[in-house]
Amino acid sequence: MPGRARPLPRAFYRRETTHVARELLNKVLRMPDGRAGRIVEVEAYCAGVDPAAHTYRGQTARNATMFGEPGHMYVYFTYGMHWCANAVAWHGVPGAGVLIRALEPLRGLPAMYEARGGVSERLLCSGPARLTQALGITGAQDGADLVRGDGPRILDDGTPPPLHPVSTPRVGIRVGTDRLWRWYVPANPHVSAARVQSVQE
DNA sequence: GTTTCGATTGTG
DNA sequence: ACAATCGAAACC
Repeated sequence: MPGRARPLPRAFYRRETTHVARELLNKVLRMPDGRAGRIVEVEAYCAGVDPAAHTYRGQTARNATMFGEPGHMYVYFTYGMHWCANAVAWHGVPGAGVLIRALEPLRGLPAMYEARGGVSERLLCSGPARLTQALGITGAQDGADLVRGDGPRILDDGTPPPLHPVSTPRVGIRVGTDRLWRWYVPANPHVSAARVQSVQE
């Protein structure tokens, strides 16, 4: 990691979700035990107008963190087995955040391999549920303060976001596919391979 | 109360 | 192409 990693200010997350998403590229997600990875792929889930967002139909027990303070982590459970992590980020209308979809592993790789069970480095953190498994993130960290907490933090190590991030539709959703709210670092090998979804009539 | 389905992944 | 696997959301 070039430079010394420093926390992002709370105000960083109090901006438009799509803007925060792009700015989160190349930031560092670091766990208390030292496991860390560079964020290379994100998706924005916006408030009010976004039918793909968990918060689209209002606040529930599951998504309550998204309606809380920006800069905290929203962790949800899906497909009966997977955890996914978001950075809460919104301005004005609450209930929005940024899904972290892939990391480039930086530190603590042995612990990541142990948690993931013998996969290649390219597959270690290249997917929203792969990276939570590699870092040990579960629902226990839902609501964690990414700015000031003792748990997971998002840090700036001086690496700027890419000047021209690649923009695509989001992965794994059936509504809101017209919005190009997925971004990734161009040519980074740790970006997840978005599968082609078969559409049945 | 009951049913459906998911911001996914690994395997065949 | 399909199963795994379970809680939240949706529906009645």
